[in-house]
Amino acid sequence: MTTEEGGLHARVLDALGPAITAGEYPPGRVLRADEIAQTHGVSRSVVREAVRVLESMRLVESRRRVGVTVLPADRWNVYDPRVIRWRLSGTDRPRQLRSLTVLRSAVEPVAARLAALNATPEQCAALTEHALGMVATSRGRQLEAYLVHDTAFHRVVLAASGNEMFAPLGEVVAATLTGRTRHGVMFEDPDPAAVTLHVRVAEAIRERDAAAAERLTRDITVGALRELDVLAP
Amino acid sequence: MTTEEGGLHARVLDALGPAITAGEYPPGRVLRADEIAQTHGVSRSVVREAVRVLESMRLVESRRRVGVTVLPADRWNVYDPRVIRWRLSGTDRPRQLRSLTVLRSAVEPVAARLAALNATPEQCAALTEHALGMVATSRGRQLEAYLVHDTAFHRVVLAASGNEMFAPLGEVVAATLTGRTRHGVMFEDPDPAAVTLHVRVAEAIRERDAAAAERLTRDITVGALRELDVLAP
DNA sequence: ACCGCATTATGTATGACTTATTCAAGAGCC
DNA sequence: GGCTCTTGAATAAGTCATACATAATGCGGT
Repeated sequence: MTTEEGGLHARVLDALGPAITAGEYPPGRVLRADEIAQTHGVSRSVVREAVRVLESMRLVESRRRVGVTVLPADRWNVYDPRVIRWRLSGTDRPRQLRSLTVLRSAVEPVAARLAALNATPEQCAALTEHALGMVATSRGRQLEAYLVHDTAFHRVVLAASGNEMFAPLGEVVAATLTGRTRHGVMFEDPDPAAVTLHVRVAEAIRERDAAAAERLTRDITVGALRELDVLAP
Repeated sequence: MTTEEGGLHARVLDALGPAITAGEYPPGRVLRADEIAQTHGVSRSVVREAVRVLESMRLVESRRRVGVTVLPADRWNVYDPRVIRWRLSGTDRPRQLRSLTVLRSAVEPVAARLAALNATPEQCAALTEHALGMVATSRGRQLEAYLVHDTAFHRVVLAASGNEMFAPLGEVVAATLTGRTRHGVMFEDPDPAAVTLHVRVAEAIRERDAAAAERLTRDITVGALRELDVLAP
């Protein structure tokens, strides 16, 4: 499903990573390298490389004489794209979706403000294009097509902000929106008010109106937060 | 300086990582594993593990028959704590400091709002303690002592937000503040207005006044932005 | 322009050895 | 007796060297 290729160590990684983030191995649980090697039918060198990557994500800690110890969730590198993906497709899904949406609500308004100051003409054009695409696909159960424009729109905004810490969050937002649509709560067509807001954000950025861009984007994210509060546990 | 121990692969990592993030190897430059092994006097297995970690940070890409290729900066995992550290202590310093401060300005106000809703009594106590500590050390060139309270304050706010994506940013804020003080722009005592704002944030959170906590924190971050001349008006 | 083949550097497997750390047994002490 | 401290053996990760597999690349020939 994710990446079936890339070498044996990646395969071991795609087995251990999801298992750990899903909580199958509780914190403190120790795995032995030889075991992993036998279980997956690979050599120790392959296991070592996989463990090193897990270690760089802070999912595990490898210590001499003791083994590979699973770390508690509050030590994980939660910004690592793979960790995010694994958690989104595991049992942690609702929780992860909520925290990511909160992150969005903090970052996107500021990103929109900066985009209004820095967006290139090409980026402005892309924004209006996708906003119009959202309008066009907002009726008649075209959720998948709508999703494409929605994710593209937010990705462009974050990229146009010109901030290197914002741009990578485009992936996060895309994952969030995709998760919402697919596993989602979106049974029917998207809220027309949200669609309109996107169009107005595109306008505000094109017209260099930073304050409006920020305020309108904040309205969008508030809507996203409200959606999740409905299905609160 | 960073971590002098942890195995040979970590030593290779601490040699290659800073070099790459500092731009010593331009994007597209290829390194061969054997070369690295010879240069550092280690075996190929050690090099492979180091390369795997660099690969997980997306600093490099390892491909068959071609070697280890350095990736352009826009592919890096800029949220990886080590990447942040390396960039902060390298030539990318000013740029990194700016983008992190912008990130702060987006995240911290929202975190403060959530902290006002979720902070435990212990966390509230810690906040007032550190706010008072900032007051006490704000005069007489006690910059280092002031820094301790300042970083602790912001760390507690982010942790108290209860959002798993916010808490790890405590490290980022700490690094930012430390960088500002040490290599910094802070020649004299901190701005009294900023100190007062921290005290009032602590009060707002203790009194569960989410709106005030957010607004006051926004004032703090605006000040930080102004220091760096990132501000628009 | 196309195809095939030799080259080449990473990928994988394995065995031998090193080293740090744990745990337990035993010595010494109060 | 119960206690800490020391010693040493067991153990699993860490390191190295070697042999081989594999897949891109680029050359040369058709």
